[in-house]
Amino acid sequence: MMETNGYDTYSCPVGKTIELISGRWKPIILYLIQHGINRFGSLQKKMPKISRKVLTEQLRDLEKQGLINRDVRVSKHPQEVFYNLTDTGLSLRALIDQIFEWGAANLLDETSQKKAKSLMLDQAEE
Amino acid sequence: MMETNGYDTYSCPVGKTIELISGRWKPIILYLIQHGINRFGSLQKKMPKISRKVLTEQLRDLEKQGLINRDVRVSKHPQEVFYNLTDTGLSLRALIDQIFEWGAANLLDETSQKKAKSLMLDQAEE
DNA sequence: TCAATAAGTTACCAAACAGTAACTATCAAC
DNA sequence: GTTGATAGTTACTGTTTGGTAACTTATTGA
Repeated sequence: MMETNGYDTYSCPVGKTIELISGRWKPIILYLIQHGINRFGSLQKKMPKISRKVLTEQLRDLEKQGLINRDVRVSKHPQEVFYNLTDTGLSLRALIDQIFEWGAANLLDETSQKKAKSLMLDQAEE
Repeated sequence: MMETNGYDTYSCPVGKTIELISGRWKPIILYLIQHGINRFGSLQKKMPKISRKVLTEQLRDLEKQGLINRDVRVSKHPQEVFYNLTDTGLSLRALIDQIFEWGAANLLDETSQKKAKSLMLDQAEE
């Protein structure tokens, strides 16, 4: 019987993956970016309850984790910053969709399901 | 263009689902319980780094969330407590497996992959 | 009667995380 | 040269989470 030093969060792929999308806002941010809401300001507008500080932190985290790119265009009037998903980010998004499906099926009452659906984006909108 | 009050974590099925398996140890606990490690003491042995306090808290959470049942057998010598997955818990486990797959494929180097695989359980063991 | 085992509980402390509000930098238009 | 927009940063504060260590309850077996 193999001797191990046991399970712990930080050696577990599940723990690590969940870390990527913890920080509370990250799944939503990834979702919005994928759907063309990819500026700091427009992200803020879609998530009125997040503070600039936390939004910055989360975006920096996602960048460090290799899930998004930060693309600054200085050439323009006020500097513009665009975010977009990396390949890893995109593949994680697919996983998040599965999590969404499970949650929608198992956790939400009907009213909430409608509300959630009403927030789904088909393509970029401002 | 529909007016909404925006996205936030607590109305999002993804956020709610992630909450279920946050608390750091919960995915591991669910995994172990499913594989027959279903006593307080044997769970502790498999996770040497969790404290009794936190283990108790996590188990109570999982119970409240309807993912596990707590089953006390007083008839025996010292009281025995068994935990097992509910149907919801089982279906969540399937989701966690998908998270595991993604994490193993995208996050771990080879050595860690081997370590993770070495911890996988096929059936109950002590 | 005393120690051991199972499964906790309690009080206390430290670190991590999140929120508020004020401040910064850059450029363009007026 | 002041205002306004974009995209932040910083200092401070409060809440949540997790960790340690000592204590608890119930029962069995020596």
